[in-house]
Order: sequence, then structure tokens, then C-alpha cells
Amino acid sequence: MSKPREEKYHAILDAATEAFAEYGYYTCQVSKIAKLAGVADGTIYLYFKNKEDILVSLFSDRMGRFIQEIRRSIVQCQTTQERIFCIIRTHFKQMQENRSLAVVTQIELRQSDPKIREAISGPLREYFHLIEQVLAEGVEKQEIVLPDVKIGRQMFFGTLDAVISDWVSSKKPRALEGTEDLVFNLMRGAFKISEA
Amino acid sequence: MSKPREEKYHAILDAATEAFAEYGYYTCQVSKIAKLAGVADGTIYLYFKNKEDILVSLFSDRMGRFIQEIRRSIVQCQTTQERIFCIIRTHFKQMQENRSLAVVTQIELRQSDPKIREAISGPLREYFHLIEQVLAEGVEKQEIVLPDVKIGRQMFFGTLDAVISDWVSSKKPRALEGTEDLVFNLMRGAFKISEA
Amino acid sequence: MSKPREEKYHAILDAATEAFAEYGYYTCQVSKIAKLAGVADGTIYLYFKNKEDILVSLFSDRMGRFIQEIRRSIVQCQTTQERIFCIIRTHFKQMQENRSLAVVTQIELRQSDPKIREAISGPLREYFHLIEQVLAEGVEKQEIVLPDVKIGRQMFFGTLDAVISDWVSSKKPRALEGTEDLVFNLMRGAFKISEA
Amino acid sequence: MSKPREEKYHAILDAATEAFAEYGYYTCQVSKIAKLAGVADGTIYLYFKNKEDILVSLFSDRMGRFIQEIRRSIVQCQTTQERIFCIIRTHFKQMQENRSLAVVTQIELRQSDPKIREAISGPLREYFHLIEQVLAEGVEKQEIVLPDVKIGRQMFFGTLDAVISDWVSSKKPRALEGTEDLVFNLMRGAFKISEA
DNA sequence: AATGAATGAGAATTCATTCAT
DNA sequence: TATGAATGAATTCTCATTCAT
Repeated sequence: MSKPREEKYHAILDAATEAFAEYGYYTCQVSKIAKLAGVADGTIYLYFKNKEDILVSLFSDRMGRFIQEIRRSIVQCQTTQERIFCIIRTHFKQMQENRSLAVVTQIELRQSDPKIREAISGPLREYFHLIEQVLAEGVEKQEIVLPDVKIGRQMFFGTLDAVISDWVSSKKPRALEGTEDLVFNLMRGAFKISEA
Repeated sequence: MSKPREEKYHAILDAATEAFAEYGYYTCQVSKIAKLAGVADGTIYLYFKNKEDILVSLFSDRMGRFIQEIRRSIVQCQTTQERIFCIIRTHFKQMQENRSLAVVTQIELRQSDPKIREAISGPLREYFHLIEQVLAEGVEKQEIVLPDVKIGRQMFFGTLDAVISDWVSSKKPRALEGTEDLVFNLMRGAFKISEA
Repeated sequence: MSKPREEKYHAILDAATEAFAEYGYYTCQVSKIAKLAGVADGTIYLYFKNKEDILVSLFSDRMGRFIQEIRRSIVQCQTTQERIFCIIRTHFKQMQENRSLAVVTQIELRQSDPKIREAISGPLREYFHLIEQVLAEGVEKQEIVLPDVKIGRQMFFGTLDAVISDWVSSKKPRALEGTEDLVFNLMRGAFKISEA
Repeated sequence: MSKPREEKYHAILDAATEAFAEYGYYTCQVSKIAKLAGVADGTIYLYFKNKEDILVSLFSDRMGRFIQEIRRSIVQCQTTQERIFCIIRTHFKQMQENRSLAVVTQIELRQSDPKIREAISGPLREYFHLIEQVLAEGVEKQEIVLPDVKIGRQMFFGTLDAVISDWVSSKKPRALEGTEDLVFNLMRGAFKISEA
């Protein structure tokens, strides 16, 4: 992809993130995204197959970066305990830095339209897999106690997700500060990580 | 409300639950609900103000029963530990008994349309409040250790929600069996409940 | 028609007059008429074939009485001059006594729906004919000067109609008082009636 | 407004005039106007807010031109007598040249829907005002005798309106020919204009 | 590539009319 | 006769998508 083309592509994706976050996928007209991106309605269709494609691309692009960032952050960690904390912190940090992404994630994670669900499930599953890897490794190294890795991941992700959900709903922008430690403490208990 | 009227009201609500679960709120036409309920399109509007009102009524009706059932189940419990287990079990049981409700809950919990969000937030907040009450009482009675009740609720609900979400996505109908104990064990760790 | 049946028939017609006057024919739902008449929606259809039939019956019934009253009033008149004044006064009096009828007349006189026009034209033509008779007789008896009776009727009726139209639009209920003489004076000039 | 845009705007207005004249406002579907204008249904809404807006725009546009034409025609007149005749002739001429407009005017002048009435009243009042000005000036210059200008206008306009109404109802297209003089003669009598 | 006017399929909702009670 | 719940045809308007410029 050429440089200016790529720029416009991302401009549209940025605009869509904002617009979907504000109005929701179905309530948001394509023309709104176009206006926000500073392009004509028709231009959208030079970059995306249709409205659904915008959502899917958006999700996979943003979620891809998101996961990459998480990955990058945990490679430096020595222990499972550190990795868990690292994921919590990086997850929160990224959501906080991009509130619109957080909103879109919250919203679109649960679309029932089967086509959209399918398209979205890829990146999400990747994240789940990453978390499960960390947990499985911890179990193997006896750094955590966890009878069932999947349930562990569900608790871990579910907790982060619920925290973000509340944060997104409330209008207080600072609410995530200091939450990391609280969450981590709960996880430590759940995973039987000794205080040490 | 007279008997037959009430019956039709619930028939429509049931149909809407199925239809929304299958197609999603926006993708599901009112006529689909009507057909499923065995009534004419226009009849819907004798019972509900508009499509949104169906969703809101549905959620508040179903969520109302849901919470009531949870309440009923925990009054018999002696300890916080029992209450926590009870909520897990009743939550799962009800979702399992009414998969469509589970789907709709998953979907609509995250609607971004502000009007819908607002309407839906009531019953949900009530459930959150209920959970927080149980946790707060446990802290007070020193039956659990929990530095922050809100985070505790987020973890608790988030975990249940994530489990349901996975269950709903997968098509295995038995997947929830035996999950209660696994979840409870994690919670016990997180809340520092001694093994007894 | 039996007594109670006739009563209900007129109750519906009265209600329709009010309702059409307030909302207009198309904007007024049949159910509004029913409620105003104190009967069930379905009952309307025991007395009238359909909504249009209500309008037509209403117009022909009311206009029939209207014309009859005009007729009754002019039989006592000796001269054309008196008859003309009599029509003006009786026309205004009746409109004033039944403002809703005035409104409905104003509105429905000009419906473009061909079916309705046709149905309404009967009674109206009868009134036109009556006026033209009076004028023709006046010409014959040389009590008035009028080269063309039809134009004379158009002017005469058009004037009354325009006055009523203004009166109906304005909210002042007394605006018709004293108008009779002014109108009559204009007519006297137009018809070259000597001051005598 | 650009050239082609303006053209389409007027094409729709022309089509609406025809369609409303034939079917009446309520009985005429927007799709009928679209078909007549040779555009897609949706296109209508690029030029007008909604159906009502078409009617209102139509009326104000057409009535605006109508009044302007009347104004233009009377500036050349020397006396009130001439002005009165001029209005009669120009009024008739324009209606005759645009029968659909005449029909629509007849119809919509009497809409009872309050919103429509309000929107329509503007241009109509302007015409009334113009007539009253001519009459008042005539009184002042002692060219006519008229105790009440408003009643005079009501008679004048009411007469023209009734003539047009009859002409529109009848299907004879030539019926307005020669009517001007007859009407003018009546007015001359009513306003006590000497034969000179 | 970019535009944005035009398209027309689609959907929610209304309401005159029917009919079982 | 009277009811009023139920019907479903009909209609306005929206908006994703296309295509001539």
C-alpha cells in the first residue's frame, strides 16, 4: 500500500472508532464516519468493502496492535506473577490511552450478528490464547495454582473486562488509576501466588 | 392486566427473546418477532410502544426475575461463602435454563445506543448492588478479605459473565456443568476464604 | 330507524363534527370519533359504511339542516332585498351557533379526493341553487340588477365564505357580530339595490 | 444553489403540484411525486425535509410568484378602478395558465392540519394585505366607497375564489373567459365606482 | 483516486376495518 | 347490538451503496 493511501486508510479507521464509540455500530451512519475522516462518502468504499468491513478491519487492526503491545510488555517479565501484573497494567494503559477503542471493544465484543461475531472472534481468541499460555506456563512452573486454565483465563479476562466496562460507563476519566494493584491482589489470591 | 392480555404480552416477550438472540436487536425486524409470537405485526404495538420498548421491557422483566431468583436462593445461606457459591450456581442455572436470555443479556448489556443503555442499566445495577451487598457483609463479618468491594464485584460478575459468554458462543449445551466448583474455587482464593 | 339507534347515529355525527374540525378529516382517527361519541370503535361501523361515509353523511345531514333553516327564514321575506339580508343573517347565525360545523365546512368543501368531492357536491349545489333562485327572481322582478346570476351567486357565496373563513381562523368568537350589515351594504351596491 | 440542483428542485415541485392537484395531499404518496418527477423516492428527501415540506415549499414558491405577478401588473395602473380590474384579470389569467396550481390552492387553502395551516398562512396573508392596501388607498383617494376595508377584501377575494372554485370543479377549460368583466361590474357596484 | 448526488430496498409504525365474544 | 382486540395493508422515510463526473 502506498503512503498516502495508507494514511487515508487509517484516517477512516480512526474516524470509525470515534463514530462507533459515540453512536454504536448500527446507529452510526457511514456518512458520519466519512465526515469525521474528512473524505467523501464514496471514498470509504475505495478502502473498505462495506460498513461491516470497516468494523471488522477496525477491530482486527486495533486488537492486533493491542495484543502486540501486551506481548511486547511481557517478554521482559521473569515470572508468571510479573506477567500477570504486566498484562493487567498494559491492558488498562492501552484502554485508557484510547477510550474510543475501549468503548468499541465493549460494544462490539458482543454483537449477535453472526457474521460480525465470526469476523471479530479471531483477534479476541488470540488474546485469550495468549492469556491461557501465560497461565499454563505458570501452572507448569508451579508459580501459580490453577486447576483449569480456561476458567482461569475467563476469570482473568472477565475481571479486566468488567473493570473497563464500568470505567467506560462512568464519566470519570481517572477511575482506572490505582486499580491495577487491587485487581492484581485479587488475582494473586485466586491463583494462590504466595505473598513473598 | 387481564389473563389473555398478559399471556399475549409474555408470548411477544418470549418471541422477542428468541428473535433478538438469534438475529440481534438491530438485525431483527419487528415482523419476525410477530411471526414468532403468532400475532400480526400491528398487535405488537398494542403491547409495546415501539421496538425499543420491547427490548427494554424484555430486559427489565427477565432481569427482574433473574435477580429475584438469586435473592430467593441466597436467603437460605448462612455464610458469605455459601452465598457466593449460591449466586454462582443460580446464575449459571438460570442462564442454562434460558439460553436465549443468556444471549440477549450478553448482547444487549453492551448496547451503545444511549437510550437503550440507560433503560437497561437499572436492573443491571440492581444485580451489581446485590453482589456488592453480599461481599460487603462478608467483609464486615470477616468471612472474606477484600480491600475494595467494587473491584470484588467486578471480578465476581466479570468472571461469571465471561464464562457465560464462552458458553453462549460455543454450541456445547453441557459446557456449564461442573463449572460452578471451578469458579467457586477461584473466588475462594481471591477472597481468601479458608478451606474449612 | 328506532329511537335509540337514531340517537347514537347523531351522537357519532356530532362527535365526528368536533373531531374533524379539530384534527381535519385525514388526521383524525376513527377511534377518536368513537371515544368522543362514547362508543366502541366497532360500533361506528354499525352506523356507517366507512370513514368516508361519516364525512359524507355529516356533510349532507348538517348542510341539509342548514339549507332548510335558510329556506325557512326566507319564506317570510317580501322582497329580494329582504331575502338577501335574511340569507346573510341566517348563514352567519348558524355558523356562529355551530363553530365546528363552520370549520368542517371550510375544510371539507375543498377536498380534492374525487370521491369525497362528488359526495359533498350535492348539498352544496342545492345551496347554490337556492341562492341563484333568489337572485333570478330578484332580477325578474327588477328588484336587483344582475347581468349574470351565476356570477352573482359566486360573489354572494364567496363573500360569505371568505368572512366565515377569516372568522374561523381568528380565535375571536364575537367577530361575526355586526358583520351582517357591512356585508349587506356591499351586496346592495353590487346588486344595485336602491337605498330606499 | 447550482443549476442542475435548482432544476431538479423545481421538477419535484412541478410534479408535486400535478400530483397533489390530482390526488389531494393526503391521498398522494410521495412515491407518486417521485415517479412523476422522474427521480427516485429517496431523492425527494435530498431536496425536502418531508412530505409536508413539499407542500409548504410549493405553496410559498407558487404563491410568491403569483403575488409578485399581481404586484407587477398593478404598478402601471393609475386609478383604484384600474387596479381592481387588474387584480381580477391577473388572478384569473394566472390560475388559467396553471390549473394545477389553482386546484392545489383551492385544496390546501383549507387544510385543517394546524402545522400546514400555519405554514401556508404567510403567503396568503400577504395577498390579503396587498388587496387591502389597494382598497384602503382607493378609500383615501375617494375613488371607492367602502366602510370597512377588511370586509371589502373578504368580498373581493371571496368572489375571485368562488369563481375559481367553480371553474376548477367544472371541466370546461374556457369557462373563465369573459368572466373578468362580469366580476368587475359587480365590484364596481359594491365599491360605488361611478360609471364614468 | 475522489466525489457526493442519486438510488431504491427495506423497516417501523399507523390505523381503518373486521370479527369473535 | 355492542365491543375492542386483532389484523395487515399501506406509507413515509432512512441510509448503505453505486456511479457519472
